Amino acid sequence: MKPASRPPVTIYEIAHHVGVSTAAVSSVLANRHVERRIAPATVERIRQAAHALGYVPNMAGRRLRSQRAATRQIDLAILTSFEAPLPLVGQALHALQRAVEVQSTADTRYAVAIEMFHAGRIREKAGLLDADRYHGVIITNTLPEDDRFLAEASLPYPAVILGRRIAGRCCVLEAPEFVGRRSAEILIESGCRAPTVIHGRLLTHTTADRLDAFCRTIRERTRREPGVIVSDGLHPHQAAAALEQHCAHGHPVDGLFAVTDSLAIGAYRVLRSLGRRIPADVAVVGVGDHELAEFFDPALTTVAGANEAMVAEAVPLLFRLLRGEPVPPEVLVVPPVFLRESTRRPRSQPSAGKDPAARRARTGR
Amino acid sequence: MKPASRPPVTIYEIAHHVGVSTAAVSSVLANRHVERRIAPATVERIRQAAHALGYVPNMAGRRLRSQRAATRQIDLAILTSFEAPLPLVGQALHALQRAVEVQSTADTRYAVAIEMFHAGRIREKAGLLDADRYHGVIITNTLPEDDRFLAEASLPYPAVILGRRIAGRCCVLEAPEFVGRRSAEILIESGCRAPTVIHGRLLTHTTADRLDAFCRTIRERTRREPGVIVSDGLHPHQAAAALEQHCAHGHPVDGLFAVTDSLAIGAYRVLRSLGRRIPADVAVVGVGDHELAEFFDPALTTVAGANEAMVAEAVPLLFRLLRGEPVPPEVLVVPPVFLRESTRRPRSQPSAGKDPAARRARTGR
DNA sequence: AAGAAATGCTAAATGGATTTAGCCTTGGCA
DNA sequence: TGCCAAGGCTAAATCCATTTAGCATTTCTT
Repeated sequence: MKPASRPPVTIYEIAHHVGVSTAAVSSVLANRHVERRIAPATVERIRQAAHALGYVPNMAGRRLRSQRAATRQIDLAILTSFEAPLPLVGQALHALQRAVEVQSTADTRYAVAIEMFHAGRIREKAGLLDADRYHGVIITNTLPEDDRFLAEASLPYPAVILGRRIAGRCCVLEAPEFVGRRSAEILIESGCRAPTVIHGRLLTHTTADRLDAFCRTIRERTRREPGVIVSDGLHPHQAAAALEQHCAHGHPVDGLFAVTDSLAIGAYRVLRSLGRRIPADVAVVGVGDHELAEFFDPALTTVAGANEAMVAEAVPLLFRLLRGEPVPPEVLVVPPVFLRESTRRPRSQPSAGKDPAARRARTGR
Repeated sequence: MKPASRPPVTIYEIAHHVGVSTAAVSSVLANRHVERRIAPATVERIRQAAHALGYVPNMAGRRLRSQRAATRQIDLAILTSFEAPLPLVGQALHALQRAVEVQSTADTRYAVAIEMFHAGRIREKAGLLDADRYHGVIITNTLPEDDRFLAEASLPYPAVILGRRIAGRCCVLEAPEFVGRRSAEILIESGCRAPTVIHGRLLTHTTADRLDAFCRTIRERTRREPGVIVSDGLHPHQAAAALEQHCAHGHPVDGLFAVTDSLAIGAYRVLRSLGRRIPADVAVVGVGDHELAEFFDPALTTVAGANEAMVAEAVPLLFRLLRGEPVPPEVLVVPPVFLRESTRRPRSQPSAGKDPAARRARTGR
């Protein structure tokens, strides 16, 4: 952030500079000079002064005065991290926009903003505690540090928290343990003997829960330790690099649970290049936060897709908060499970990863 | 839109209702009642009145008064259509957020909003011509109807138009004809004899240009008419349905240009299920507006990926407009071309689409 | 030449909320 | 009893821009 500069330029300054009244300045800046009968020469002088002084209109002032919907603008925001997968943000945005469209009236308009913070550093986000910014927000993709801050801070506006339980706030989250447990079960049922999980270095509450539940379930059911791959980030490239290294170290993998779909995508690529077939050699389970999951080759089995369901819950909750209606402190979403090809391991057809013909055909080379 | 209702509730009404001054009400609503020594009983009465009357704070009023960055908030927006692919919006959002983060100072804060209109009906978007909304906007994903409206309308704020040339406005667009021509050339060079294009029913200026240039190039170079597939929408499902029908009608396809990546994804699925190999049987070219293009199987050759480059141009232009600096009326972006596996047709290996073994292995069944 | 009309501008009210200075009680203490 | 301090609140200024009513001039009309 740059340092503060001198106070803002107002129409009073322009008026003083040119030697006219603020009324004249306002008329010109609003392009009303014709109907208000301002002399062309004056118009020009005002315009030049505005430009020379670096005038920036104050929207708060304008809105306050302009007797219309503007005065009743409801400002909403989605607060998310730079590091979060964009599809997640996109889903939330779309859902909120659609709701806002319905809620709008002739004298109430809505504005939906997106605020982004750096994962884990939401406390450094300027203006977060200002009461003059938003009527309500949806907060998502927070890391534990962020959650801690939110638990202490008293936000001066209603908020719906996505993916995390925070005392005293309205929260929408995945049914705990569900995703991790079901993913583990699916891999076990597919006959995997070396189930592995891949996750990003940064864990949100939700992804941490998925990871924990997965590992616990694997341990309980198989009496073995699950493999764990940590990727630097959520980008497919990073996932690919992490998985490649894991395999290069000789760790066995015949079932993979990706806590985020983008990780699964990266994994697909590596598995393909290693000549390992999905699901014959490696079964893969993703989490369905990506709308294209079913279009992967083979179609990705997903447990979750909870983001869309969570957003669908969160948006009405936000409007209820805005109206001052009571809301439940917590809404649990049980994500749908889509069994697709990436885990449909045919029992009749044993693993054949070493078949060179099949490999060639598959990799398209 | 619902009809207008009664005038908004202000703190004056609350004050009158409770029988105190607005100062007291303001103090309570801002949670300053302790330091301002308001009696607990009064606090409670004010709170109840605010709730009972359905008070909604007026952010314009708050911002105007609160002597800080709030007064110097710069409101920016990305104006896009509901129907546009979300990744495109996401890229623009990210780029703008990053720029805003740098531009922010201690006494100037930015708010980035997203406004969505229905494709082709931007003129129905309420509040678009209000001067009290935004300091500047980026407009993208417009259809020709929208462009016509924008050409006539005089927007009361600076705007950068993406993907369309509109007189008198600052525009960033793909170098005309480039994408369509290069895509055609790539398919021709891959040896395609029945090159086909697939596009959505709704055509933006950009997608229409791609379509036209592709068809023209095919005609000029091959003396044949290109195949044209019209999909109802941009979703992979819709693309898949359209392509399936096209093939079912017996139209030959051995090269496909998708004017949008999501269309290519849908095509991949159909081709796979038809047992047609990429690129051996069908070469596919997409346009790289999807960050996952290179992770498709096989990796998708893309001409363009121009959105990211366009956004990278547009954001600085917007800030220059805000500062009142001169800007070029038009910036042309020549998109990068990524030749990947989906068009690397091996010359030595002829088409083998009828080979049942290859088909089985490929579809994973 | 006198009134009408057009021209070019200003003064002042207004929108909603915040905040500072300060007023009036009441209670405590010497 | 008299004075001070604390408690509880209000009046009024202020943030910036818009807009209405209206005041001087000047220019036409007839």
